[in-house]
Amino acid sequence: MITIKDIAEMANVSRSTVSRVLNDSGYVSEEARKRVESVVKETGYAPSEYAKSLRTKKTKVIGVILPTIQTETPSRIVTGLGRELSKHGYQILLANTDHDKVKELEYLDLLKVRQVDGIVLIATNTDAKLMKKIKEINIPLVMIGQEAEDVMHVTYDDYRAVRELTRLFIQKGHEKIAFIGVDESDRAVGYYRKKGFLDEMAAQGLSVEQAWVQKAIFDIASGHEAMEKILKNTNKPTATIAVTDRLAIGAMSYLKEKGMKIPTDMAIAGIGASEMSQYMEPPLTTVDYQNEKAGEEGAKQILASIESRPLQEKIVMDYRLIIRESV
Amino acid sequence: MITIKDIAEMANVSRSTVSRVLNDSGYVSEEARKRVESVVKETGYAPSEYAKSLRTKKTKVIGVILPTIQTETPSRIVTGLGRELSKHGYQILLANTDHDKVKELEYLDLLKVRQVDGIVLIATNTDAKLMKKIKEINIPLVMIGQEAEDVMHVTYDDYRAVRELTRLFIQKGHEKIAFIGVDESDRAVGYYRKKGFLDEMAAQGLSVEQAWVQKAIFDIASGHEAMEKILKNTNKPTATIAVTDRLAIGAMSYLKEKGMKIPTDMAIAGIGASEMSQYMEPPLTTVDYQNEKAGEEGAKQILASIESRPLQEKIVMDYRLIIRESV
DNA sequence: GAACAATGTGGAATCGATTCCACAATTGAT
DNA sequence: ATCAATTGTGGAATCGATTCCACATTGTTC
Repeated sequence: MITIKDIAEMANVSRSTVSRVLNDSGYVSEEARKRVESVVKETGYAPSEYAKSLRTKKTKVIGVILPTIQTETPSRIVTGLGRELSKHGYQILLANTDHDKVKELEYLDLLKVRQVDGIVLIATNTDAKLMKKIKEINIPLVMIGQEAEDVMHVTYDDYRAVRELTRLFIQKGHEKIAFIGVDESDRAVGYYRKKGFLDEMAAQGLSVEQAWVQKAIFDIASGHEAMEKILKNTNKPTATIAVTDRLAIGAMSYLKEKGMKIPTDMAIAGIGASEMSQYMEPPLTTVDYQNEKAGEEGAKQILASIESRPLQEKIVMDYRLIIRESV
Repeated sequence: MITIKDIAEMANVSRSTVSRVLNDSGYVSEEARKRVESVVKETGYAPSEYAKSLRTKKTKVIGVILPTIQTETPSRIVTGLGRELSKHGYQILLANTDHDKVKELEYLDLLKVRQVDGIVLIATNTDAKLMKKIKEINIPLVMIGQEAEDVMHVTYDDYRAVRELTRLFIQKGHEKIAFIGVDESDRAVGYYRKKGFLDEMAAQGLSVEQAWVQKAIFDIASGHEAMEKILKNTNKPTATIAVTDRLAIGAMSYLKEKGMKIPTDMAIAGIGASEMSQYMEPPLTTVDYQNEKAGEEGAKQILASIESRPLQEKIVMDYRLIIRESV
């Protein structure tokens, strides 16, 4: 493997001079510069990031912690992150927790040990242990998907999006609306989406029966079960908001099993603009959150943080409703 | 940041002794060992991988090159890779090409510069330039999804799977079977799946009209278009095999637009066991390739290659047909 | 012409680890 | 008692880069 020593010998200069050329720092004569550049070009030489890092304490690596790579939100965010980061010569070190909170904490430690320049955490919660660990590791960090004080973050306007979805149903004449959510420890998906729903219903003077509000987990099967529970009630709703497309799709599959027609017997909407939502029958109304752009914004934030450039701590992504035939 | 120097001072030994304890190499007295371990534990010290790498030429990082992270095959493979690699203290450096072949070559160079210990390439082709570059960079490399001489690889038995799918259709009475493929430069998905189809049809003495064999790209919309072209023919098939679930789903959406019933008017199957396939109407018959396990096998192969342990060059994953109501 | 600043360069020190060499002490064999 | 092997340890060299210091030359200002 070619090193700076070889380049120096081939260009008839010292290693310092080669370094000055590569880094464009300090005085170098035009003649020496040309010889070095020529040798670098013909050999394809690239300095060792490891050796550089030892000296500069920079690694040009961003650690990305995510709950899973297999669903659309994280995978789109990572795509956006990668796109922006590679423009600046950064690489992504992947840390997949498989929805395991303990692993999340372990990965924060591991990425510190790995001396990543920054961390992007695609977060599912903001519990006290996590926030403590984030403070403790003291590495530039951006959180995507959850709001957190004193941590740069990119969020979606969950509250407003669900209020608007709820209004859409009400405008279509629905007064009995059900809600399929997840645990409120997920502040964004679990808490704010539910609050958006309840606040809009209250604002419109509409009551919500307790049984119409179900708590599921992030998979299709639990959406199915949640709809089953909702329909056990004698006072049945005519519309349902699910906090993810998967939950909506699970709910839809239950309705179809029962021979109920969407939207005639039950209107339904999800959140996430999954590819699947488009091809359901009927196609599912959903909220598109521009996850790739969120990734890009998160990349810009982490790079600003690494370079100690001022950038706003909080970015809220816009969204758009995609109104399809399920409502 | 604590270094080995600090640990040595705190434990009253030299840095060499600390290194001997950490690496379990060479003589160390029991008393000295205990003092070092105690200091390491109380400080949470972990050596710098960058400094280690400079000396040992190992980075404990595997570069993973993939065409996209947003579809199920690559994301499941990466999940399996990550699971196995993290057991051995390795991390994944992500290199997302966005289906750009030039980027694939660039990333091979970049990962060489980054001194990853090995590369896993989730491959969409095996063209000459790529094979040349792989040989040139001379880093342990495993290819997943394509077959290649002199390169360790994990593949799926595309040929046999499609032959079996074709037999299934024939056993159900279909004689006029269409095929929606992709470009044959993708040897696995494009060439071998098509060959499996054509060989089985020939073996069963069944002819295939040229217009029944369409070439699409890897998205739902082109499956839609391919089915449209197939049905322009006056001699219409009664079944269609698509080489991916997405293409099958696209084809289904065209059939539904035309008011045709699945499987009554057209039976259809895809490959990939996407989550979507389960929730289509009717649920799509598909082939499940165990992508996560392929990732785990690929991880084992790359680790064996890094450690110069003998392991078979070629692993072919098993598959299973998931027969649903679309046939 | 002298003093100071700018230009250009090479080599040592440094980053944080591993590894090897040299040395000392202990133990075992003769 | 002597010699060889084993045990245990510290410090220098090394990995490949960056950075700073020292030195030499050239140009500018007074």
